[in-house]
Amino acid sequence: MISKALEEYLKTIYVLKKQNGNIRVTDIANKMNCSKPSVNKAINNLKENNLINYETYGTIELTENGEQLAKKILETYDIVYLFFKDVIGLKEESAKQEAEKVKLVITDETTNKLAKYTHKVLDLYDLDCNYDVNQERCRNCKRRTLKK
Amino acid sequence: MISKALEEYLKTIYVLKKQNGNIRVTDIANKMNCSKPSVNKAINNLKENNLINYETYGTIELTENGEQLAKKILETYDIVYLFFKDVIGLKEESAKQEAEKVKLVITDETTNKLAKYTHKVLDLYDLDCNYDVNQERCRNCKRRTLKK
DNA sequence: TCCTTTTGTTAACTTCGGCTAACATTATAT
DNA sequence: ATATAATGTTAGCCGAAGTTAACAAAAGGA
Repeated sequence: MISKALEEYLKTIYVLKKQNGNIRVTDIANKMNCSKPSVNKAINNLKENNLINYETYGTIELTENGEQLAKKILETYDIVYLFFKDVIGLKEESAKQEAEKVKLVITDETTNKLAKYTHKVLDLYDLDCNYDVNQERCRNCKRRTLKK
Repeated sequence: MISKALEEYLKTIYVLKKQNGNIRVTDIANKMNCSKPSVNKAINNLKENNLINYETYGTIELTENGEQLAKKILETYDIVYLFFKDVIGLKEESAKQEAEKVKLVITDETTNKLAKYTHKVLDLYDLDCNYDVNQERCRNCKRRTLKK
């Protein structure tokens, strides 16, 4: 298990690559408001954990493991964000900030139950829905905005 | 603002004092599964932050500030715990573990909204309830266990 | 009382995650 | 093609939070 700090770096790398294609140490440092040496340490650490491929002065590429973990981190973020925004009613910006923090500390079980709960609430308590975040999306219902 | 680690020490001191009256460094170390030197560091740090009174080899007493902060930390814990247990449906032990972690990262605003939400759900959507965690408890309704 | 056990403190070390300063490398523009 | 700018790396430092080992103080029992 890597640290929460490294998870943040991995997530940022994944997101930036989706957005921009090739990314550099500087891009990550800018995005995360940290220094380049910090990024350098982090990517070397991620490399040791087989989450990215990287050679000195080279390009940053996610490994299969890295890709999967990044996706999982983002998925957790999405679930928590949706919950805070549409269930609890936080403003978008607050929901994002809180989701960033909470996603780092909750277990997979909690994430899953939170997803199911949110899903049910947003679908007006369709309790028969078999939505499971670790499988594919439920095909019987779609998330709808919260109906007051 | 003190660190999350120090908050944990403060909370433990508060709880142990409630339970046992006088407490010692060893008690805290046992409760928190850490070494006595760690506790020693922590209490010196808490003292510098005017949250406890302590003299070398003396007794540990919470200051007014310390008492207030400890209460607030516990209140947040209670809210998150209740939410995870009765709203999300985590088992007691999981709910406790998750609440310990989540309480450290969420803002006051989120805590408040989470409390209100949980309160409403447990009271079967009594939307007129004015429960506010920063004020006194709502006098119009009492928390009840979740009715499926 | 005094010896032993328990408790508390200090010192020195570790890891993590950040930083700056200095330097190395790569890219760009004239 | 080369000077300059941008980018990346290394080295060394810092603070937080933990550790162990060694020592000091307090408490308790014979």
